[in-house]
Amino acid sequence: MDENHCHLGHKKEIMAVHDAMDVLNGKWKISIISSICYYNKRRFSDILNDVDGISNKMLSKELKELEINKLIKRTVLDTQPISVQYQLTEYGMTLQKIIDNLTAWGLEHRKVITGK
Amino acid sequence: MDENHCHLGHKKEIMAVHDAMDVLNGKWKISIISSICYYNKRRFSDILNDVDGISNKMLSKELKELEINKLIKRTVLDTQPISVQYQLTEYGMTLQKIIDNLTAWGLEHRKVITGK
DNA sequence: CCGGATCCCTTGCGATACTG
DNA sequence: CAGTATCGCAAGGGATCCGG
Repeated sequence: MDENHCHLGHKKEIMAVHDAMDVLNGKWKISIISSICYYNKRRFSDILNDVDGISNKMLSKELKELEINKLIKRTVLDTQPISVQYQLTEYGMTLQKIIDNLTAWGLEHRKVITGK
Repeated sequence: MDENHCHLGHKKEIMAVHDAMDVLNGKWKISIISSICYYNKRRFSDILNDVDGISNKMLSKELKELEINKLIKRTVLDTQPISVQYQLTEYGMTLQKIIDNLTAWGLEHRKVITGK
């Protein structure tokens, strides 16, 4: 793209990044998505275990927000007692590349902050 | 990798994602990085303009945190009056792929929420 | 121009306890 | 098991003013 045509600079891109982060805000949201993403299907208590330090209140709240944003799908299983299964929607799966990159970066970053 | 060897499941990866987000937390941090990233070099007032809605207080605060984490470098220019230039460190540049993915996703997401 | 300091309201979110 | 309800502190963050 020709820079001379860029009247607004990169404002559009910067706003796009902000839009993305709006959906992924909250202390735990990305970790939750990762958990569901890595396991494909995941139950409430499983995620509670996957994500270190999260409380059931926060998990419930952020799951609900993710569902509203159509990133995950909630299914009540007819077991005894009931269990609830979460999985990514097709739309949610478009986040996979971001998750992968964040994982890779996070692994490297841990080396940097501990290894030095 | 063989799943049978995965005693801890994907906990390591999920923690890595969380680590990454720890550095990038805050309402504005990723937008700030994007601004600096897209322009290569960027001054305080420029970023203030790029990132819609941010206050100078928040910008100052989050820039400082990013500098502490070695993601950006601060340079005072000897102009009159002084100006301050920010740029990504080499380490900060390793975030570029993530920024690009977030931008792409955000642009698509905006279509989804407005276009439907 | 680049911030720091102050004031003050709002939100996040942890702890705990309780329900179907 | 999968949540909800309530409390309460701490942090987030906007507005405004000030100083180098």
